[in-house]
Amino acid sequence: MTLTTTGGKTTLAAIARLTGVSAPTVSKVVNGREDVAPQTRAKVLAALEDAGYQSPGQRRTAAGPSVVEVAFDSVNSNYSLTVLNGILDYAAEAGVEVMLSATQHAPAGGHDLSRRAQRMVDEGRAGLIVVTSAFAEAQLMAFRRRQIPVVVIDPLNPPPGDVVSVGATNWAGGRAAAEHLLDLGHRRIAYLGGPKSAECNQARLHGYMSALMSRGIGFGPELVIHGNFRAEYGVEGLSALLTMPEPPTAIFAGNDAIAVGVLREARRRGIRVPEDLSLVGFDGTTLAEDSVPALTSVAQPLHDMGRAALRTVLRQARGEQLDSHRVELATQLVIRESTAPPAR
Amino acid sequence: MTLTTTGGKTTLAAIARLTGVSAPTVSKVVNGREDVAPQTRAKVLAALEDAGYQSPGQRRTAAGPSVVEVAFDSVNSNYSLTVLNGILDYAAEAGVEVMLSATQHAPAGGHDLSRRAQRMVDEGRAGLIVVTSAFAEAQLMAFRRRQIPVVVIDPLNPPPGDVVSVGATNWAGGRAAAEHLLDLGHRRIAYLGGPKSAECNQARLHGYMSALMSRGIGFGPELVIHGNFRAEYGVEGLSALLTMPEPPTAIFAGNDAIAVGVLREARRRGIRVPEDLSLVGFDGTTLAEDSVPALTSVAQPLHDMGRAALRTVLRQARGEQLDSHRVELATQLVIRESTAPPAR
DNA sequence: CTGAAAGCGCTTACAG
DNA sequence: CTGAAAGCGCTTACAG
Repeated sequence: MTLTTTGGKTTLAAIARLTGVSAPTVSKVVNGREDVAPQTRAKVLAALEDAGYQSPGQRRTAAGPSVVEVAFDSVNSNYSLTVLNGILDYAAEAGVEVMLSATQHAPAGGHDLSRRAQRMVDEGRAGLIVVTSAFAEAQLMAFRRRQIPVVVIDPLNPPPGDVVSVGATNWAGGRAAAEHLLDLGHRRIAYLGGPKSAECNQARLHGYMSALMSRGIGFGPELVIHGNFRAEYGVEGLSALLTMPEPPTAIFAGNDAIAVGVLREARRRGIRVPEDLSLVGFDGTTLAEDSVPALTSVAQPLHDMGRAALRTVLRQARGEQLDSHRVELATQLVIRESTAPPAR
Repeated sequence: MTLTTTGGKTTLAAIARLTGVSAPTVSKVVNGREDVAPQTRAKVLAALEDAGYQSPGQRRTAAGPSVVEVAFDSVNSNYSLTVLNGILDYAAEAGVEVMLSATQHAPAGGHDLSRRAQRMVDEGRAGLIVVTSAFAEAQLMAFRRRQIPVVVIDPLNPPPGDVVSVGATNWAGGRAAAEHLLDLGHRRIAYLGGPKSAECNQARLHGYMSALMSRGIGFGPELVIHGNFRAEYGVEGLSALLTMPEPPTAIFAGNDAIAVGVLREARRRGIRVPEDLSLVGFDGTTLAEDSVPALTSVAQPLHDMGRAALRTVLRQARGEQLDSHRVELATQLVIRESTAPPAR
């Protein structure tokens, strides 16, 4: 369980001495040969891990610049792009290299983090950053067991206890969005959220609820809809909300892409934003700036989140103690053109 | 000069025999020690390269999945994003890993491809893809000398003779854009281009000129302006064009970002697109789809360009003969809402 | 600056 | 399944 900061190199012979077997036997275990008794193998493996044994190849790799792997769910959004830039930015400063993959492109079965963990050990990777992905707890444990630092950015499901994660103040952001709409005079405000189970989505929802409740504004469950984080869902969501007897006068969208979908559908229906409908997005990507009207949005410091994730991975790799298993960077409401007082 | 496809491993002792020096001396050369006579060193180095000697560490790296490096100028655009996705896509299929860097974030001095080339040899990289960057000929030669396959995507300056490049049919795309505007009845069509020296920009410009000339439509140099590939430049460009005594009725923008800038400035001035001004972009990124009005644009197959670049690098790495040093994938004009017949 | 000799770390081939 | 012995590839220390 201790992080071995191997100074002097541990030799195979040393492991042999430690475990009371011969050097050839240790060699077989290291090379994954079959002809070793299970107990012997277990004993030797334990000693290898304990002593932090590195094969000559690993030592060689360790000598070069360190490599951090980054696993995106997909790099298809402005969100990913900005996080990636933050990571590359800090990577250049810290002199580490970035190995990129997107599980969207992974062969069938998606994330096989366990196999990946072993490969990362073999190749001496400094750590792993996982961005906005769902993952199984067991898979993250595969890294823990091998002492590979992992940091997740905005995980879709809550990571197990002490896996380090970086995110934004989603709750405060949700609250700020709703308060802005309340201040403008809106009373029927819908939340058009992302995936119901996504942690960041829940935090945004609860921030929104908290703002409404603290002003004594009621909101029925019919005003809260969950779907996914894509524009098509904004199109559907607006359509659904408009079937209500008393439709909302404002919508808080779970992210900018959803908001852009709402905007598109509103335009198609001749609903003017912000005159007929106010709209707030979340993320503050260039999508918000470039849309027409420009979107009022809760900006996440995505670039800094990327930087923070890498900084945190490298700290762990150096064996530094972290202050916290969770880092949240501040969100900020940016008011643009898509919000105004309600009509009438 | 021959690509050594080292089957059996060459040992240090073999090199010693070949050159008539002792094994320890070869060892010193390999490890870059100082205490070797220049001539001896030269002779040994030549033999090492000739025989394709790999240190045990290198052999180990070669055993793992191969790694391709990708150097972006910046990953700050939808263009980069889509190319990157194409690369990752094919990387997953081919089982290679992708090491990413952006020279934008590089320490002062930018691209030092020469040093990078040596590092890539040491670490056994399969090849390099350079995306939309300016580079010095000498730097690319550093890779040639070390037999590292390089493919450039849409280089900002023409690469030296036989460096492999992947691009799109920019000339045909420029011609299609101009023809579309001509077909709509426009006669005063401006070209608001990117950097004057960029090859892709020149091809687009000449496609545009060719369309106009083949219809006998004149165009003065005042209708062709060059700047850069960013939105701010579209803002400036439109302002400049509007100072003309007889402003154009249509603008062909060098890329979508410029077009979005034009759109923004047009909106600010109360100029309606397409009623008062037609506008065609280039790239066909999501920027074109999402803007209001949606942009008519010449789409580049960016995803496929990424795939093709990686496929080509891997072919070279396997020592296959390429059909051509230049691959151009087809562009396609996508007509959306930003083009219409001229007013009056 | 060079290389014979010794040595290191790991692996292989094989007797038990 | 294990390990003594031999061997491989490379490096180190040092005499010339």
